[in-house]
Amino acid sequence: MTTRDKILNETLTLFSENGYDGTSVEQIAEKVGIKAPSLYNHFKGKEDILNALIDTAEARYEESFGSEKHFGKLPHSRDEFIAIAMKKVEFTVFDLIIGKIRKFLVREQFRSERFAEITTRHQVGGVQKMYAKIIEDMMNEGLFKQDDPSLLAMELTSPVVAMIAKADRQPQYRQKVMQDIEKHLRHFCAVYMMG
Amino acid sequence: MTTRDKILNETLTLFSENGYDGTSVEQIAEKVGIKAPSLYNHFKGKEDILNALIDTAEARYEESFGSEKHFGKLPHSRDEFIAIAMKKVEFTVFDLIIGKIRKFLVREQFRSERFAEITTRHQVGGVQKMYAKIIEDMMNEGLFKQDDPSLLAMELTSPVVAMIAKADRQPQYRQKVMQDIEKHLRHFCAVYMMG
DNA sequence: TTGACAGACTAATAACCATTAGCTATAATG
DNA sequence: CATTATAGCTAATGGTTATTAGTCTGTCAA
Repeated sequence: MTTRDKILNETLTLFSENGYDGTSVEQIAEKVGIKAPSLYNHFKGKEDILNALIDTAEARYEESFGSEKHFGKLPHSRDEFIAIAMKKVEFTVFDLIIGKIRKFLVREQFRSERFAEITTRHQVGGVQKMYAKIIEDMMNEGLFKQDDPSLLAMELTSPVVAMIAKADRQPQYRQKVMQDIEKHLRHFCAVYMMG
Repeated sequence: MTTRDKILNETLTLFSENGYDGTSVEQIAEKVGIKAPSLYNHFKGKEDILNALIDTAEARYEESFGSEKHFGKLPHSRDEFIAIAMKKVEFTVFDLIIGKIRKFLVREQFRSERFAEITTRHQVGGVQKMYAKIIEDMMNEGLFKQDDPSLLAMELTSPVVAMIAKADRQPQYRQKVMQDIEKHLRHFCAVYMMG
């Protein structure tokens, strides 16, 4: 791993824990194992690190949720749908880097319009669009009752997002949160799927 | 208004816009119209202001959402339920102080366990409990289909919370968000209410 | 009238912070 | 081999920050 990547990694950790204003370049340097001025061999300044970080965060998100293709093949039963969705949730909740990106974004969402926009895309837009597509396809296959796919996607994802945020804030509830999410998913399917 | 209250007001504004670490005591003093050292006649330090602020935020929240009584009398029709719920949402979205408290909490939710706990209570616990009680009562009156009241409360409130967060981040979508919330509310009633 | 107190002020301090300048050693390149 | 770039370092700088000490003024009670 290059020094540059090490800087980005450690900075993500620090920003997610203490925020941009709560982190000093000296702290970053110390975690990386260099002195603060050496950071300037790799970045123009603190804000430059922030921008590079958000770029990589976007790339990482795109990679995981950017397209409806990432759901794999279309589920063909209720249990399959639930299983795949739960797997997605588990990945999102337990992946360390994604968790840090989430906390980092939540903290800095008001910093600029760009941050606000990206946060909205991460928290609502992106995943919702993905599920809207899947639900629509499953409607066409007669697995879901006819309804507004993007509205249903919102009904599906919003409680999940809220619960994940709770788990981020209070990790002691992680287990409970995962159970509640599964309960919600089953209820959602019971209400909106056929038969 | 006492100087102490003026300090709390201006600090809430600044913290909601720039966060705790992004706000200096000098900025606070300037907004209040005094010099920074004079703040120490009213508070022990910056952190003391923060704690006093969270106390008043809790009081304000308790006052608005703390008890199921605050819904007024039980709604007796679908339209009445939607109307009252929408009014609550409008109040929450457009009240300036509540909006600032919300942004302030979102920013500082990771600062301590107390902040995390309060944020969870504000965003999920409190309102959900309130609606769970109402939905349960309305089930007993035959207005809602039989189901798990607190699960339904989550299905009801989560999308609303998500949309409000979006409106906080991107005020240009406020109007659209209000429309989407109403759409969600109508859909919710269509699915879970009788007839 | 006197004295005490609340609440403002100025001045000062010690710490911290982001950044720049300039030096050095090592590794890559011609 | 010469040189050029990379990437580390120390030292220093100018700015900001939270906080303390000590002073002054007005108000109100004794």
